[in-house]
Amino acid sequence: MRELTPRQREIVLLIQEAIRNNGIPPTRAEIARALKFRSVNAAEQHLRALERKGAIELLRGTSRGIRLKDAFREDSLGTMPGLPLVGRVAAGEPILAEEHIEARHRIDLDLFEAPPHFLLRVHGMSMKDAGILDGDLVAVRRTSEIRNRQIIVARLEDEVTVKRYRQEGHRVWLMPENAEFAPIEIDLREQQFTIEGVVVGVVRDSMRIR
Amino acid sequence: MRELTPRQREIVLLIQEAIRNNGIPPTRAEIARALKFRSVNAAEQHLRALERKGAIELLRGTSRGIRLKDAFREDSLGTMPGLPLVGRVAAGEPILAEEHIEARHRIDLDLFEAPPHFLLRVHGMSMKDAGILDGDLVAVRRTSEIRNRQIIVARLEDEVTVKRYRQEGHRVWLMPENAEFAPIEIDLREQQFTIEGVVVGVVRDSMRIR
DNA sequence: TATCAGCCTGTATATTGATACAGGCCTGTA
DNA sequence: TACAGGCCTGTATCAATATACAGGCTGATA
Repeated sequence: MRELTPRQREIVLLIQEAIRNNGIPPTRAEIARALKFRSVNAAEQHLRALERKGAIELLRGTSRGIRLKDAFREDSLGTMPGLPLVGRVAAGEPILAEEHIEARHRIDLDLFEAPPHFLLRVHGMSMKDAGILDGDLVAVRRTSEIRNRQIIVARLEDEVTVKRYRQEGHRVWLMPENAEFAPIEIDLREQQFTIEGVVVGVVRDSMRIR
Repeated sequence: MRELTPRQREIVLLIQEAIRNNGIPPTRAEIARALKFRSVNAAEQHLRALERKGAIELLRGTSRGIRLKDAFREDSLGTMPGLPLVGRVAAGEPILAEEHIEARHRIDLDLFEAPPHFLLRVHGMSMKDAGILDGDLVAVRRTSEIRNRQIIVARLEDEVTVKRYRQEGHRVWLMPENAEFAPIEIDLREQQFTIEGVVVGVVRDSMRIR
């Protein structure tokens, strides 16, 4: 997309502001009034230019038919479905299958250094010393780049578990962070297990806990 | 607000859908078409009823001038500024003073049982055993209803601290959740301290930690 | 020099769209 | 029984809007 001119940026800002304040995009006349154009056509021309540059989309024959393209939309969060909260996962099925999605929660992704792809509710206290408690939601990023000592979401048989990862050769340990629990040892040559992703964040509803 | 009828809920859903899909609220004619009304007036009547019940606001003389009230707005997150993240707080100043707001983060409030009013970054490990680590953000609800054993945000002099609350008569203890830290004892007759709110949630960026 | 994008004014027009008025039917309630 | 609210049809009208057409000026670029 070509760069927007300063004037064109003003128009975009105006559209964003109108949506924020009134919930509806402006008309050509409103744009002209705001920018002190004496002709509504000046607004029309700007909109056409912005459409050519891919910043907006114009719905023909429609009043206020101005759509900001994603890159310019302030409220992308608002219109986005949000991160899926994955509930109990059945054996053999992909973790993100629609049937497992209990809810969707919208969270600013820039809260996390690495953007998560889904939320998973943690059961049990095995990661207590890592500050992950029973009932917490972990924000998970699907990635294959796993390093030792990272907290990951793994799947063993039909069990989904959150543990610290440690690998040496063909041996993998899923380490709890709680002295009352024992590490799980896996021999990659014998057992098969899947890494569903890396834990990039935690969200806790403190009032839920007792 | 009086309950909406099923038909009225359909209208609200339609409006939400239009905003989600097209970025603009529907016209009366579009509502009529979608719901198979043969008269645009049916749509007008429904909108008036919804306005009376406080579900929407109609901008008179304005095309597509339909505003969903907050409770019905799907994208309230999108147009809302988000929870303020409070940074270091200076002595004597209110915790939510604009100067202290480092950023704003949008988070679905229904993630928490009690809706928070702001986020605060925690420094130190004194609440480690409660699953609150150094660098975590706590979601705080401003309220005066404090009960014993709740985790609160308190202010002593110019120090903001997160601790578990315990009160017996005129004596208050701010209890850490880490054996390496000692409780802080306060005599309400001598010292003055402020409770800024109750911790209702925790948000952690796991990748930040080491 | 010609050409084009950007940035405007000014005028005109066909739709789009909000909104009023007149009824009709049904149900629950004073 | 009367009345109100909910839920529609049908017709009409005027203001709000999108959009085309005709220019004009400036600066950058071929």
